[in-house]
Amino acid sequence: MTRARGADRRESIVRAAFDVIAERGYRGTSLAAVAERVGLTQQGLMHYFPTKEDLLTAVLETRDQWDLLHFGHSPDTSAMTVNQLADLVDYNATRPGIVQTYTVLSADSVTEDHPARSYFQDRYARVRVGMTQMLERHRDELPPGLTPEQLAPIAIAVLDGLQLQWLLSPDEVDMPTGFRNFLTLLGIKE
Amino acid sequence: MTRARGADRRESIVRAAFDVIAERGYRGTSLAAVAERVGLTQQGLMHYFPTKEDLLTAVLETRDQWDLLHFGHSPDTSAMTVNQLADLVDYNATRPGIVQTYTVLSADSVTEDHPARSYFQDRYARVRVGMTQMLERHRDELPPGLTPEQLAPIAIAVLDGLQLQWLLSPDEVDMPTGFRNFLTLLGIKE
DNA sequence: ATTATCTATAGATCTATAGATAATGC
DNA sequence: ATTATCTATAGATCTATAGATAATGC
Repeated sequence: MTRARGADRRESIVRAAFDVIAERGYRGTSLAAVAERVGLTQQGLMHYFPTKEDLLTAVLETRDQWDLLHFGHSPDTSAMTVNQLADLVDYNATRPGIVQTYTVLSADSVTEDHPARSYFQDRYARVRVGMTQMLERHRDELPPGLTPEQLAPIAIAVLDGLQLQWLLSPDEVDMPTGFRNFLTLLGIKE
Repeated sequence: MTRARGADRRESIVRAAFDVIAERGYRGTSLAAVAERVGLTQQGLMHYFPTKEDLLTAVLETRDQWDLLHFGHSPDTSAMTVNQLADLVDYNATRPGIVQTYTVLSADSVTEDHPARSYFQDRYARVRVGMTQMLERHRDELPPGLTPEQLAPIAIAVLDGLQLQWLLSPDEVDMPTGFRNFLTLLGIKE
């Protein structure tokens, strides 16, 4: 409310960048394309984000804020249950753009000297910790012989991997059902 | 042996393209960068691959030939066991470049009008069929309540998802062990 | 003849910088 | 004063085409 005028502009630019990255990946995203979506020239955009990398950073920071998951550094992280996570997957299934930006950028980031590399390294490390804690809360239900720590990277892999298959063929792959099936496999019931 | 002289050249170009795509993604790959690796000019390379898309197509075709997995259209597909698949993951863990090209390209492909999109759509459809057949051979061991068909996309997601985490942080994520843990979760023993 | 390469170059982009101009906020 | 935008433009790339030249294979 008491925010500076330019804040709205920044936000709409970040949103547009989000969309363009989903459509063309980070390397395929031009500042001019983003600027055009918000009715600015490329140079006008650079008034807010002096370099392309600054814009990417803002996109990642914004994503973190939106991120209903925020494992590992939110007060309610310890409160989230695996079933709430399944609900989040339901929600994601209604927002292909958000999922696509995430999938494209995360894979992009393994690429040489990618500016988002350490962001994703840190993020996955945090998410593994958060997922471990979450699974710990279901310890009694989990199959014997596998610890929450061993299962955490697998659970995260299932989420990411199903996203990719779903993005490619939404009619063939039911992402939310797939994840719930995985919970069944873990022995976790609603 | 009785192959035309240019075949070697083509092969080395495709190999170089493979590496550059791993490093910079498809959109970040320039023909000049690929040409340089094989000691050609960009225009010299285009004698063999008239467009950038032709080169990508050749990369994907070559990958299919290398592909020890080749679910779904190889005679020995029906013979492969889940444990052999685990061995393949071991092998992949020694070849980060190959894994990286695959991970980067597959995520790239969900991007708008990407030339590899239908390739990956078809591929995943085939792989799901192959994985279903493979799991069917372990039917007796699988946990009750989940069919091979339901488990197939999950198993593939685990493979893809672990690859991403491992590429980002090879010291933190043990991909082969992770996959074997997943097999344990499925109730499949060596 | 055909195949393999090269030089030259067109025509698009792309990011980024410099500097002008208009609008807004004390 | 500061903030928001714009025009102009530099300097790199990028893909692709045209056409020359050399080497190879009948």
